[in-house]
Amino acid sequence: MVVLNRSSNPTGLLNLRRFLIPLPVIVISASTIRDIIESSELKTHLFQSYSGYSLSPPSEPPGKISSHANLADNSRVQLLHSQAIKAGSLGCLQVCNHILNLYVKGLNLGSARKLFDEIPNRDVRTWTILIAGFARLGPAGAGLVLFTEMQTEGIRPNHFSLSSVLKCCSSLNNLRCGKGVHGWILRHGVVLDVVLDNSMIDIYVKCAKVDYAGRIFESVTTRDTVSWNIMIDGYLQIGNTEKAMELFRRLPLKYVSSWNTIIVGQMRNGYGRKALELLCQMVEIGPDFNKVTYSTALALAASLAMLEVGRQIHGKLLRVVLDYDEFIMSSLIDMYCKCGKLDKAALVFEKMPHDLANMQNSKISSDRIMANVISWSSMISGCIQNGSYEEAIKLFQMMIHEGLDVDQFTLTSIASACANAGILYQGQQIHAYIEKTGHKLDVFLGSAIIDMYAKCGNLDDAHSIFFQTNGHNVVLWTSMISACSLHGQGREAVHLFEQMLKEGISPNEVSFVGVLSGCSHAGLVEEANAYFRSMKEDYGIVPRVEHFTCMVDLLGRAGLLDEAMEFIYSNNISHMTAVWRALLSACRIHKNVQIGNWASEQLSKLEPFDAGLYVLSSNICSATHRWEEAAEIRSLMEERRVKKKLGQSWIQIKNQIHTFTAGDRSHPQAAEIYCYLDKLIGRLKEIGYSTDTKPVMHDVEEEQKEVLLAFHSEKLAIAYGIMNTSCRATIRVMKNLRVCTDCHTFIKYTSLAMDKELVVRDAHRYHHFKHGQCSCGDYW
DNA sequence: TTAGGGTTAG
Repeated sequence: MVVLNRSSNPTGLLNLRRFLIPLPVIVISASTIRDIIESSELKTHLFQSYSGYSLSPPSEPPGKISSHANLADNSRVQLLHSQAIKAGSLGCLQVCNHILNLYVKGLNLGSARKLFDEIPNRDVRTWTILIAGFARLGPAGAGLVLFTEMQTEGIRPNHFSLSSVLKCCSSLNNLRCGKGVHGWILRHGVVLDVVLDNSMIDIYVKCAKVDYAGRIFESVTTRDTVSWNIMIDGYLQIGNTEKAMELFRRLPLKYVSSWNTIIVGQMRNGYGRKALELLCQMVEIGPDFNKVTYSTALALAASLAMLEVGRQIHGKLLRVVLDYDEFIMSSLIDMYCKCGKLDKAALVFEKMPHDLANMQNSKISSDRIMANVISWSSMISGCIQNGSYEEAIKLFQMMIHEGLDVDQFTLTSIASACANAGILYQGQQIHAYIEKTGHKLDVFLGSAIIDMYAKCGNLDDAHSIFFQTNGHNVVLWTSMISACSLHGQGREAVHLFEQMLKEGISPNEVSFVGVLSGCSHAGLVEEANAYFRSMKEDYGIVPRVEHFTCMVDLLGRAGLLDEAMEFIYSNNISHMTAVWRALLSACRIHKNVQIGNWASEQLSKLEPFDAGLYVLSSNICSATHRWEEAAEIRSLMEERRVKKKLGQSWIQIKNQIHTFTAGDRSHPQAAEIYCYLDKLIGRLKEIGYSTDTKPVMHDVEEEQKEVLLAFHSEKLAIAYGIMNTSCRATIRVMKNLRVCTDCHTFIKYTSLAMDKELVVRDAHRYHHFKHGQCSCGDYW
């Protein structure tokens, strides 16, 4: 028999493990196992779970106690379990309950359930431990089933099982079951305590019966800060700020959690300024900040993009030595990312421990590991917000390499990165990962994947995700509507918009951008006018520059250039550069020099250093052979040091991205590409293709212009694509600028000559080339 | 009881 000396076990679990491993053959009795539990840190976890009942609750809890045990405990618990089996100690219900509780605390509900089923003489504690586990970790429905089974077995629930089952009802928003439990409590004359009262208030708040919850709240004899906070938050959730503030003011100013509740609630409801005012009041008259306050304050600074406030909070954290805390660090990272300071965020991120194996070995709690995951997620979305898509994808790959769990949040961000970078292969990998790991397609993830497929050129896949996603909200519908518009499927976009209205979902401002741009692509002028009116009159949405630009684009595309001018002036939007740019673009296509000049004049007043303006204007000059004017524009550009954005195209072949710029010879296969392109152009000329020299800004010899045009980046990418894929494969090319008219014609002829489908995403939209035609109808 | 990461346009 081995007796553990408490004084020789200062490090608890470590000694326990050392103690247990070398002694597999020694028979340990149930009382020894109890000793082990009593003398180890495991007892602390056990004690914490019942602290609500074994101790009277303090009026203000000292702070959040980690709700989960160490992940590293799981192996120890399993070891303890197998030792208990060998020792024949599982006949002792107390031992079984202890081990069961440890499994639940270690988040191992599978093993807990298995052990539970093997316990023959379960008492109320056995049932309660598992119900509480399901209440906290889910699935909450299983907690409800267990509660019913417990009663069928004739076991009377105690306070803990009642509050746990109420928590299950609350997380399921199941008012009917909640009322049932409430009724049972009343019928059986259970003497209520503050925890049970709070559980009942909570279920009614969660099920939107806030006034009824308020009546219970006012009638109970004892309230703690939890009771007040549940009610304050309840009123905030239904938008009753006055009532929430009234309750808050009835409280003494010393309760930090109540300050946190009211500040968080105001922020969540979009009252950032009020939240900031309260935070300032808290500094002056309230209690000291706790971790939640700091975290909230950072989130507030982030949402208001107040970098200076964020910096000051960071300074304060350094002084109170809280800057090392993972929760706080993840908030700091997010604040810096949202304020556009990716480098500062990266500095904080690098200070965090990121090695999962080390984290587990050093007994970091699962909450802290979660904080670590959040910081990765923040860093990834920060990269995306700042346009560093490839960096975001690299971080994601590192995250998987580190063995960290990737959740819905991170997947959503990374899908968005793939969408914006146009990396179909990586996006498909994400989709496969979601299917493999069984993640649900919620509206966030669904919308991001729809957008990814749409922006990577696969409209059909976007459609199928739309149908697979659970729950259709306005963003999901809008993603699909915008996807159709992006691909020139205007009528389908309008159809979806109408379907959304029939489903009773109100469009938002983005939905209108989607449907208006769809109308533009399909030439639906009347419909667009009606939607534009409806947006203002029926939905009270004030049109923004995006909506105005869609309308000018629509009128311009339809050739109604005078009407477009009239629209700009009658809506008082002549100060918006985007609308003039849309009009200028229309003038180029319809070769209207007069209005084009007017538009470029207005645009140059507003944005004298915009390269796009000079390019568009000079293209109009080139189109009408006014070379001198084109030259003037060129010298003006040089004089004003306006730089044209470098055109870049890229194509993915066998998981590799190949990027090309105009006239680029840096690719290892450059010689073959140019040779192939020469031959291809020769072949296209045989079937009627002639180089369109208008888009070139320079007044040079025709032959030389041809050479310049031949080497545009999209042509190089397409030639490379055809050379390196099978004859049936669709070629997908991305470009950072709009496709020029010559390249557009070139691709149309290529699709005809090669009998190939080519999909090109330019800065504005998608072009699907097939049988010599383009889905944009030659307007882009 | 309160915190912290996510989607659609431009």
